[in-house]
Amino acid sequence: MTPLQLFKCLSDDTRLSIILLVQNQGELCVGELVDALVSSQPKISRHLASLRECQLLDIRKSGQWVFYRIHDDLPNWANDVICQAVNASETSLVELKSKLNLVNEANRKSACC
Amino acid sequence: MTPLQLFKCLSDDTRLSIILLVQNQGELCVGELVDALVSSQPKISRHLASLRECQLLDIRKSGQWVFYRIHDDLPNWANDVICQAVNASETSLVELKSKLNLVNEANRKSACC
DNA sequence: TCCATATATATGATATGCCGTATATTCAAA
DNA sequence: TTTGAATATACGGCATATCATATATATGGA
Repeated sequence: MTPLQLFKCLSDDTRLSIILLVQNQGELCVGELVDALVSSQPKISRHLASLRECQLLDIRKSGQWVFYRIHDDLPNWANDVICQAVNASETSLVELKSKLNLVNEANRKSACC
Repeated sequence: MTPLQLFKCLSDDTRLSIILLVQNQGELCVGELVDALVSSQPKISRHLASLRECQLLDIRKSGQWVFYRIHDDLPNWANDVICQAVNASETSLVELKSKLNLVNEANRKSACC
């Protein structure tokens, strides 16, 4: 993961919002992100696939659900960049979270930042 | 300056290299960046204009030269993001600096990070 | 004023990225 | 094994970004 790769991932509104929400919530599944971002399911799914491909996100499967989280092996500088973005996005994050309908799932990874 | 705007600025190889070099060197003029990045002058100039337009860079004119520096009014979170990128790019920064031919100019803003 | 150097801008071609739509896959329950 | 819900992928069109090339502007010195 190079800085250029990270910045390309974060340079799209949908992908940045996904990262902010997932970082803030700890873990989210596709449908929850579709609700929060008011977007089509294929759109969200495609962006999630690209974020996973570049190792920014990792998944945990549970039945029909796929939960996405920030990848554990992310270098410190990348986590720091994401946290700076979270902290600088407080108001838009509130907006995003207001449309979030959490699926009932125990053992959910807890929030961060 | 929103996180999305910053990340879009940094999501191009040429622009990211410019920011890394300028942050590291304190101040650089167009010709120095053309040498360091081994690119055409119009290419560098266009990217500099866009970075200036979004308030990431500011200029100081001295004769025929235009010196670019990181904008003084950048929010802290943005400066932190840039410093994380600088620190994560040590090797490529050495590469870039090796091709740098500094113009003879006193009162040059000193390096940072 | 004329010329050379440094930098900026305009234009058209190409490449890249994103999206909507349709369809495929996977999994669990009936 | 059939059905429905959740998620993933394929494809084509459209918008945006980037680039090379040519040209314009600005500045200082002869």
